[in-house]
Amino acid sequence: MSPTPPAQRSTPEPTTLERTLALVGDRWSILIIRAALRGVRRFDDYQADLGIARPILTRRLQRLVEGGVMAKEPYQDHPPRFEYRLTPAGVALSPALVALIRWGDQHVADSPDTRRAEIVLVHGPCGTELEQAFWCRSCATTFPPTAIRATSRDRTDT
Amino acid sequence: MSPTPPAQRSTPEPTTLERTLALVGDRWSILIIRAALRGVRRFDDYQADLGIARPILTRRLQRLVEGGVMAKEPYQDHPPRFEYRLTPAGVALSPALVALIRWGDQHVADSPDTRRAEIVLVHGPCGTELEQAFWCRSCATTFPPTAIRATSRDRTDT
DNA sequence: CGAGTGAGTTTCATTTCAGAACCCGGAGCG
DNA sequence: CGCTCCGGGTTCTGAAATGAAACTCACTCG
Repeated sequence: MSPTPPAQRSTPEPTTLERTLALVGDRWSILIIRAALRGVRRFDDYQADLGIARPILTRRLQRLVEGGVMAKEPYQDHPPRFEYRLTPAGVALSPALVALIRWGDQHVADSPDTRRAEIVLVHGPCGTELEQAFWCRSCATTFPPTAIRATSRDRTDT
Repeated sequence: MSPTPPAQRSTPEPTTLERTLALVGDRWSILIIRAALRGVRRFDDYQADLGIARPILTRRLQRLVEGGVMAKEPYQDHPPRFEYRLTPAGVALSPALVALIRWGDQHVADSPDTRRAEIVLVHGPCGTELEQAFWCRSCATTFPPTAIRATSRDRTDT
């Protein structure tokens, strides 16, 4: 049915999705970013907040810094101390965070108790829990996932 | 600044995000789902398309099936053969997929060449590349990530 | 009957992960 | 001035996940 085009995958040509996942596609990075969105800044706070092992936290933070998602900035000099904050690119990941959180709320939260201490993201001005929508610029309308169609950008539609 | 509430994390009380990541938060599951959205159905097709090792593909598919993201359905009996398709819950992950793809396009695609064969998701009816927006039901408006505020659902704002 | 195919499973080396313990530069203190 | 504490890591070791390749199995085709 679907032609399943030649698809020269399995070649060492990582798509942006693959690169994105190589950066944040592990079980901790997303949680670190969520913690950062919540206001966590310092190494030990991440460690205590997430329950992550220190060596992994070190590596994850390094990778996120290298990937431009977080920035390591000194907040005092005498004993040199640093804090890890999200860059604008890191903040720009929030749609993905939100999508995952909302999906989880709707599909893996088998008991409402699980959601007890969940952090929710709300529309700042009014405090309403936000929803996410697909927006079509041409049609100036929102639409559900069922109206999505996948296509290849293979420069056939420049 | 932010009070950084007591945050009884590090207790064995996984949030929905953690559970979601335990299900799809590895480097392959998301790619499998993308392939499925593209129309891939069968084991060997996933394997060839993704270049994933077979044992891992087996486990990933099993986990996704257990997690309700995909369904394993026979498509012929005589030699019993199965296909793996997304469930509605799996399709509901597309907002997260889209968010990650779009973030990658904007933040990790250091060369436009990388985006060459990228799959894009478009609005079915008109074919325009979709955008994603946060939607506030109360205000009936879309808004950017900067207008997001994080808050705890800790039943203080029921 | 022998080759081929789809869908795995098994085996084994490599990589990554998690955890505990250790290190280091100041700060507080007696 | 020596001792201990704290934030912020690094170094080790053992457990788990990953990847590649080969093997299995059931069935179909020629």
